[in-house]
Amino acid sequence: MKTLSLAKKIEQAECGPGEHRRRRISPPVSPAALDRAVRIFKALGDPPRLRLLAILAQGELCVSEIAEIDDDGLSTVSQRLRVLRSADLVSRRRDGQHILYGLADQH
Amino acid sequence: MKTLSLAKKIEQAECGPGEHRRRRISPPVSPAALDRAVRIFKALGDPPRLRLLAILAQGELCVSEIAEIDDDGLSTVSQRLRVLRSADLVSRRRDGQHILYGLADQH
DNA sequence: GCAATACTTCAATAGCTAGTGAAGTATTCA
DNA sequence: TGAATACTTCACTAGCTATTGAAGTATTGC
Repeated sequence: MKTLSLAKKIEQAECGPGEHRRRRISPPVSPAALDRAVRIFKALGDPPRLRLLAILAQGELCVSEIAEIDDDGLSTVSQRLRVLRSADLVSRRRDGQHILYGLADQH
Repeated sequence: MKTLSLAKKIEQAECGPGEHRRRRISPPVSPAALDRAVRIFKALGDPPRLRLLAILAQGELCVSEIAEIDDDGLSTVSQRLRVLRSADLVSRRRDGQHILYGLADQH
């Protein structure tokens, strides 16, 4: 049983003596795609981070500006940005002493 | 400082003696909307749950079918479905002894 | 080069969350 | 009604994650 493909398993799965329900066939979700999606959703699933994205949606800001806006420590903000960046949700570019963060586009 | 509106804070935020960067004005994200979004993203940000949704995208299944498909305990699956339901991502309807879960549409 | 500014990374921890067996509830069928 | 089936809820725990101060790195201005 352990070695069956997901498609086979779905086809075979039954609840006692009931008939199969109609099921659309569709390509299996690739583990890589699922992983990427999970990483994005995880990053978005935290109130401070989502608020941060909403703020960045209005334009680029440097870390200390963000820290001031939402009344948080630099370290805290920096860590949040790290998570968002590792999910490719924000962009970063240096501007002199500052590092400006913005939304990584493609919406 | 604590009592400033977010809009004001964003307008005032500065990095030392730099000029303000151009910022689009946009309606503030309502706490309720943010909360709902976070609940959804959180629910999606877990590999087994996202896989489960992908499976349900192919059609309705009862809990024991799901448990069999992904080789997990009933309790485990039930808890996962609870989370997905509390984010309004899946629908549920009774069919005799079985309870059928499916995607709550509106995509 | 040295001090200052602006971040980032490290390390520790408090709080959250998924998984799990046991106990509870709901529905059907004999 | 009583036994069986199909779930759900409870309670606990192991593992993850966000926050935070301290220490580290990078860039600028003197």
